[in-house]
Amino acid sequence: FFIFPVVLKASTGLGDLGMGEQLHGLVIKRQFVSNKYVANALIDMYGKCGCLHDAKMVLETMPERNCVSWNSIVTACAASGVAFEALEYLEKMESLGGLMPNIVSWSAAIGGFTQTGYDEEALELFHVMLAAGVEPNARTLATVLPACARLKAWFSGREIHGYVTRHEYMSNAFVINGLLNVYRRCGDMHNALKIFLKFSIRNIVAFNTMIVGYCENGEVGKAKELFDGMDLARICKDTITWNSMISGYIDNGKYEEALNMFRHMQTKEGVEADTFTLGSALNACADMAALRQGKQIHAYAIARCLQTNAFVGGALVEMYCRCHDLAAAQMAFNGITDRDLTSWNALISGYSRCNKAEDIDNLFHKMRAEGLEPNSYTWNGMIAGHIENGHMESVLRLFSKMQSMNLKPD
RNA sequence: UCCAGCUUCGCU
Repeated sequence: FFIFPVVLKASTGLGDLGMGEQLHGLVIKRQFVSNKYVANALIDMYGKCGCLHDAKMVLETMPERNCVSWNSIVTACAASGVAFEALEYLEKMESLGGLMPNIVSWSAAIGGFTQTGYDEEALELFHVMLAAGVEPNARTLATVLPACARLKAWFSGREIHGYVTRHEYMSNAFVINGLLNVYRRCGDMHNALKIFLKFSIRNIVAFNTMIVGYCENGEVGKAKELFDGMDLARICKDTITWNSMISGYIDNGKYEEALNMFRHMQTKEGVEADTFTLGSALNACADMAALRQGKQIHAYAIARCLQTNAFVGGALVEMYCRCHDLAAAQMAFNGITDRDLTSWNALISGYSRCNKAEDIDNLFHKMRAEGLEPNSYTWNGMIAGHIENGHMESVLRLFSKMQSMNLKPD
C-alpha cells in the first residue's frame, strides 16, 4: 500500500530491474496495481530501466491516471531516446487524459529533445510552453540552456538571463553555469564575465567554462590569470581545468607553453592525465613535428595503458605521420584496440601525405573489409595528400571515384 | 509516485 511506491523508488534508484519486476508481481497478487501511486512508481521504474513497453502497459491498464502518470511516461520516452513520442504523450495527456501539462511534463518533454540533439525542437517547445503561460523552473532552464549553447542562440540566452535576474531564487549553479556557457559559445565573453562576477557561484565548472571561453577568443593571457587565480579562490583544479588550459595554448599556437603545462600537471597531486590530456599534448607535438617529445608522451601513454584508446592512438598515428615515421604510425595504429573510422582516416591521410599511393588502396580495402565506410574526411585526407605531392591527375581520378560512391564533396 | 547534457579532446 504505502510502502510499495517507496520500495519501487529504491529499486529504480539502484537500477535493479529484477527487483522491480518481483515487486510488480507482488503488487499484482495483492491487487495494488489499481493504486495510482503504486502504478505511477511502476511506470517510472520501467521507464528508467529502459523497458518502455512495460511502462506503457502499466499506463494503459491502470484504471485512472493522474498528472504524475503521464509525466512518468513522458520521462520514460525521453529516457529511451524517443523524443517525439514523449511529445505525443504530452499532447495525449490533454486530449485523452483531460489534464493540463504542468511544469514537470514540459521539462521532461524538452529534456527528451536536448538529450537526443534536437536542439531546435527543444528550444521551440520551450517557447511553446512559455506561450501557454507556464512559468519555467530552475530545472527547465537547466534543460534548455545546453541546447541554446550549442545553437549559439544568444538571444534566447539573453532572455533567460533576464528571467533569472528577475527571479533570483532560480539561480543555482546549473542555471548560472549553463548561462555562462551560452555566452561563451556565442563568443560573448563580456557578458560571460558579467555573470561570472555577479553571481557568487564561481565553482570549478564556472572557472573551467571561463578559461575555455577566453582561450577560444584568443585571450589566453586572461585564461591563464583565471587559472592562476583559482588557488587564491581556494578552488582545486581538476583534470578538465588542466586539459582546457593545455588545449587552449595549442589552439593559440603556443605549443611550448602547452607542453610545459602538461609536464607541470604531472607533478601535481590529485590530478591524472587522461586520454584528452595525452591527445592534446600529442597534437602539439604533431603540429611542431616534435618527434622526440612525442615519443616521451608515447612512453607515458604506454605506462598508463592509454595507447590502446582510439583517441590517444589516433593522435599518436597523426603525430608519427606528421614526423614522417610511417612505420611507427602503423605500429601505433595496430595498438588501438577498438579502432574506428577516425583511426583509419588518420592513417590513410598520413600515407597519402607521405606519397604512398599504392598503400592507400590497400588500406582503403582493408578498412571497408572491417565494415567501415569512408566519409568525407577519408576522401579529404587522400585528396589533400595527392595535392601536396603534386599529383593532380590522381586528384581528379579520386574525385570522380568519390562521386561514384554517392558522397558529396564539401 | 514524476522533470537536470553546468565545463575540456581527435581524422580535411
